[in-house]
Amino acid sequence: MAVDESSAPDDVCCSPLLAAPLDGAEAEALARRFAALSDPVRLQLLSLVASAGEACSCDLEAPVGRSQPTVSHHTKVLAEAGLLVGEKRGRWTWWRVDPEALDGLRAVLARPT
Amino acid sequence: MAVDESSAPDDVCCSPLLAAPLDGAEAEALARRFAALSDPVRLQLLSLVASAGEACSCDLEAPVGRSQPTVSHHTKVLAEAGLLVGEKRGRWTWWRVDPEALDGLRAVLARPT
DNA sequence: AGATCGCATCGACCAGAGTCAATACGTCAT
DNA sequence: ATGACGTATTGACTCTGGTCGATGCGATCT
Repeated sequence: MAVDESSAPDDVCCSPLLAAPLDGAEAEALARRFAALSDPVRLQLLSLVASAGEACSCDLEAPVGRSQPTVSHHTKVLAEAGLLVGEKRGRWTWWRVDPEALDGLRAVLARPT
Repeated sequence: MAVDESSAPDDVCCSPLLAAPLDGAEAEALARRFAALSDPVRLQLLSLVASAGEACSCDLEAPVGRSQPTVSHHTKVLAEAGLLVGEKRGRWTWWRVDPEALDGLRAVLARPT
C-alpha cells in the first residue's frame, strides 16, 4: 500500500553530484528520486501537503483535477521516494512531507566547495 | 542544435515548492526541469562534466556506455534545461555545468523558514 | 449485520521518452 | 577539393509512465 515506504532509497542519500563521477548504480538510484519530482501533479501534491502541514487524500483530488486512482498512484510514488509520509488515522490517510528527504536531494545538487 | 538554450525556463526559477501551492503552469515548468535529472545517463553526464570542469562529447560516450546519438540527445536535453552549457570550439563541442541552474533547483526544494 | 465511505489495486489505453543505425552537416587536414 | 572526423538529426522501435473506469478491501456508522 501507499503508506509502505520500505523501498525508499536511503542508502544513496547524499552523494555530491558535482564532486565526482557517479557509477551506474548511484545514478540509477538518484534518477529514481528525481523522477518523483518530474511530474507536475506530484509537485502540486507536494506543495499542497506542505502548505497545509497535513492533508488527507480526499482534499487533494479537487486541487489537482485528477481522479481518485490517479491521486492515489502519485501519493504512492511520492511515498516510495520517501518524500511523502502517510499515516492511516481512522479511515483517512494523512500525508505529510518529509523535509529531510528534500534536504537530501538539495545536498546532491550542492556545489563542491 | 544542442548548444541552443533559448527554451531554458528561466522565468520560473525559484518559486519555493513548500511555501504555497503551485498552480498548473508553475508545476509543469518545474517538472520539466526535474525531468532533466530523472535519467541515470544524464546524471552521469552532469557529474562527468562537473568533475572535469569541461568536457567534449567525445569523452562522454565511453563512460556512460551509450552510442553517440544517445549521448548527443541527452546533452541536448540537459542544455535545454539550462543545466549544461555548450560551446563549439573548432569541431568539438565543449560542455560545462551551469552552477546557478542547480542553485535554482536547490532553492525550490528549500524549507520555508 | 448491512450500508456507506475512503482509499488501494487491477486492467487497459495512450502519449512520451530512451535507444540505436543510418544519414546529414560543418570543420579541419592534406 | 577531397577526404576524414566530430557532432547533430532523422526515423523506427520498444518500454516506461500517466490516466481513468471498474473493482476490491478495510474501517465507520446506523
